[in-house]
Amino acid sequence: MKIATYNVNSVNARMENLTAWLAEKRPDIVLLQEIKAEFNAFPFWDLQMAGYEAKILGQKSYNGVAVLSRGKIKVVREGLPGFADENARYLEADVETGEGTVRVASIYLPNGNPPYNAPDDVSKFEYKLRWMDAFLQHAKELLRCGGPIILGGDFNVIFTDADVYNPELFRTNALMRAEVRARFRALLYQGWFDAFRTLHPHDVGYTFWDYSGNALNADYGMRIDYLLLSPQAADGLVSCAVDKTPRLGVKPSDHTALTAELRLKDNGKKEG
DNA sequence: ATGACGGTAGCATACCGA
Repeated sequence: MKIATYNVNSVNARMENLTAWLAEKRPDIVLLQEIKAEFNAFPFWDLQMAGYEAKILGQKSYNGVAVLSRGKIKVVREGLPGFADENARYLEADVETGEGTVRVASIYLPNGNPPYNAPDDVSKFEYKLRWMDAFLQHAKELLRCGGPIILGGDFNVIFTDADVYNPELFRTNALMRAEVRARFRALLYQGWFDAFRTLHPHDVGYTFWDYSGNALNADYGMRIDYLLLSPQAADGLVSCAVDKTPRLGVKPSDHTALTAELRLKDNGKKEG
């Protein structure tokens, strides 16, 4: 089965881009971020016509996450447990695939940088760290359940200097700060596998290029979108690649899709 | 890259993003 994560930067502004990509690549499961739409404004019908059921945690103007699937979706959790969040950033669900049920979460982690007009305001950075702490706590609980789990989304983390075109420009940026990297590292130490990095230790793997200037042409990008796999999901990992076609397509998002292919083993059945 | 660029709300311009 094929799963992808894609920060669409407004689902309604991206429908032509998104449906063209879905028709071409036909992923089984898609995790969307920054849908920027509440329930009544979400294009459920058009996605149904494209072959996908959708469950969303919507929000007007900002944030908002969704799970799309060709099979049935059962929402497990809206928002992180024990964390009062005014923003729609976390949606967890069980999804039926031809290879059994898989637990997924669509994640839009806070950016954490101060607003341009208040460069000394640390409240957004503190919110990011608190969000990550709550996420780490929940991720640990998820691993205790066992089974194939995929945490995917826009993590707003540049984990290593190799994950950005010029690390010196972002040394103090909230995407790269030591506190953020330490928390992401702690997540991996829990036992999650960074699908792209596991299979491609030395490849670039950017998933975001700024809209402005020649960022895309010059390949001034960053790797901030991830698919994290539980051990049982990682056991079935076949491939993982950045799919640049949405970023090169009509009216693109500033992010592109990250796709992984997994062969999930159904524990109840014999292999063969 | 103390910019430019796109999206949303809502109708001019402010806020947000990475």
